[in-house]
Amino acid sequence: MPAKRPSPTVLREATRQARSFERVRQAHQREVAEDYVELIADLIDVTGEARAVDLAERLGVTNATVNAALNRLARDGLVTRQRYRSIFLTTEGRRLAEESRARHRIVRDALIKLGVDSETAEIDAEGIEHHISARTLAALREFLEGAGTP
Amino acid sequence: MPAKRPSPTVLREATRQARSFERVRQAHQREVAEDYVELIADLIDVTGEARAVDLAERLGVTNATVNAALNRLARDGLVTRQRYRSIFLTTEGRRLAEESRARHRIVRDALIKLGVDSETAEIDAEGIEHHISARTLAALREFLEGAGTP
DNA sequence: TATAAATTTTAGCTTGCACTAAATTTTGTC
DNA sequence: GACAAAATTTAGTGCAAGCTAAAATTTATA
Ligand SMILES: [Mn+2]
Ligand SMILES: [Mn+2]
Ligand SMILES: [Mn+2]
Ligand SMILES: [Mn+2]
Repeated sequence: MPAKRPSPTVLREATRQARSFERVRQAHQREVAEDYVELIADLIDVTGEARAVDLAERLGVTNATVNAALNRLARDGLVTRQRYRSIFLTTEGRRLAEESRARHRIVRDALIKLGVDSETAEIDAEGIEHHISARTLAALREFLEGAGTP
Repeated sequence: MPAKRPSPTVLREATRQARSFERVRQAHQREVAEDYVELIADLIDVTGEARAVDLAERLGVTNATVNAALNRLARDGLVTRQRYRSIFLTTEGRRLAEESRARHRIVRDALIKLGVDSETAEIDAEGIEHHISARTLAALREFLEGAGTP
């Protein structure tokens, strides 16, 4: 097969594409942290405390998996823990939780406004939310501010 | 702290939420495969063949990473390979590539129609595309069919 | 207050996906 | 055709995130 030398245009397109994939990989690195702190904040608001067993149930994973994840979150300064006690968010953790929660709602509501049933919107939003840039978030906000469905 | 017994309503909400997270984890398992077959199909269309070195450049990872990923894709029946030769898609791989490509375009175009600049739309679509259910895809399609921006 | 149940933690295992460095093979050029 | 360059593959490493099974600790109950 002929190994044609790529034109400058194709080269630039390749690095542009590479940047997109790098962004996606970075989003994946933040993803677990965002879901955990959002869940922890919700549990604290609703039940008064966040226990590992409740996180495990809502995430659909085992206690051991949650424990390991919480160790990483503590290492990264998002939660504080005392052995055998429930979990607390640091200031930075609470900040990330608020931000994630707001974005989650906007994505879900935008999907609903686009005609997706709320059950499906909730499911899809759980994955989509981590890949929404500031610009896209702003666009969704504006879309939601526009006239509702008649 | 009081360990209040959760009400049935909270219990059902917990399993509903767990299902969302399970869906996201499943999407992540398909994600690499979808990106690779889509890229391979594009390279075959544009340059006539798909070489590992081109995949690596466009993905922003090393040759070794691409090689390992291709081994998994071959194991899963999405590509065929001969040692030191370029990569081919199986029928199933081509099917997945077409599907991924179509979904990618719809997500990107929907973002653009929502007012996102095309550069940002392309970046965000690369992550969002893997978390779009059939129902949401249908909603985006309808949204795109509606009247364009005046 | 003993004992049982629930919860948290630890230990050990697996897979995916990223890396570097080096070996192997193919491709291009003189 | 020899040699250099490019591409592919292998080997070895590390971390994230899932699992099961068992140990440690706390909480609830008889
Ligand atoms: Mn999420
Ligand atoms: Mn969320
Ligand atoms: Mn993608
Ligand atoms: Mn894509």
